[in-house]
Amino acid sequence: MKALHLVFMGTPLFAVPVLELLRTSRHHLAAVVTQPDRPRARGRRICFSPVKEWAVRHGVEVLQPARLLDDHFWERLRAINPALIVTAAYGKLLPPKLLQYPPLGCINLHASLLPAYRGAAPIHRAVMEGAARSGVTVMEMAPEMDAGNIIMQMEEPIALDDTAGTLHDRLAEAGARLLLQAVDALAAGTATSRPQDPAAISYAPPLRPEEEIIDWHRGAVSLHNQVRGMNPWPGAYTICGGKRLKVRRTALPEQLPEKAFPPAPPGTIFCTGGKTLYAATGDGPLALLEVQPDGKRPMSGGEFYCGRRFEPGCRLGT
RNA sequence: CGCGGGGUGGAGCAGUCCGGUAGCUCGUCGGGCUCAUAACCCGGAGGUCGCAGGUUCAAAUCCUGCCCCCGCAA
Repeated sequence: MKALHLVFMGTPLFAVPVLELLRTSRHHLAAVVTQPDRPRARGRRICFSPVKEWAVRHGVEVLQPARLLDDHFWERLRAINPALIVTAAYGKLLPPKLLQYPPLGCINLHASLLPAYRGAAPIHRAVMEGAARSGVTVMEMAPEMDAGNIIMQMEEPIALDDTAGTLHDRLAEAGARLLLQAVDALAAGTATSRPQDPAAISYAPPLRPEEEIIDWHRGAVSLHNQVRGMNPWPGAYTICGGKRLKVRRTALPEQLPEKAFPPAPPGTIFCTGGKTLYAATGDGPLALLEVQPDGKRPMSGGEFYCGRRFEPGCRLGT
């Protein structure tokens, strides 16, 4: 197997394990392409993307074209002359000119079992919908988003207490390994691919801000999925005392004594023994394990309850 | 200079506007009650009120500077 001269394109943390594996592989990582630095975070400071942070730390050349048809970018790309372009969550569609440029093409790592969950938020959507499994896919890139032929896939089960964050971390690691296998196969000339099944296509569009709001009329399972699907980012929230209250972690209570939880309107809160906070939903109580009031650090439901003088029957979401 | 909230016994909060006895819920320790409990009753310990300076007879509270934490937005 020969060593490939390659360029990597990516932006968020999800892409970093891939870089780490490529760096220690037989292949040569000539440069990384990532989104331009932008003002971010509190204070509007200019921040590097996680991929750029990694590249700077390891002395790898960084390209940050504002447009992928940019002349300076292409000048650099021709000089590097990569055999293959590898992408993972770059954040933009690649123009056909770029897709066709490398001799071995462009391949992409996607955090779902394509053709399911095409799009920007496959991890969040899978957890939010209560999926029992997801996975990672390496595919040939096509002009349409996440539509290319599948080279390799690996399934990953989703546990009932998984969050978008825990699943993200596992998929990033599994994806990195799978991607390296695919790169090796391409280098050896043994890679094969198959088209996606059009009948099985589903989409995972970016999360909309209104999806963060908790509607207590929904069922406990559905709300639990919403909360963990949005943990740690962007976070699901309700309104308490006119302010935002993030609900960071919940649990589906099992075998609750009847007497402690009489039927109550959705959003009504209970606290047992000053320890465990529950909220009534459309179909039963949901334990609020961790919450975060506006301007405060995350705390347990019990701690939150201690500091407030709640009237009996007080309801969230109003 | 993007907007905003906050730092008070171990935890979460009130008190700050209007300066004058350190308050509440929980935990903890000791005792009691109950068939029992995520229940209840009684009692105790535990606080340089983020740091430094200033004003004052007197500062958690007013003034100045600094440190730290967090939400929105990106």
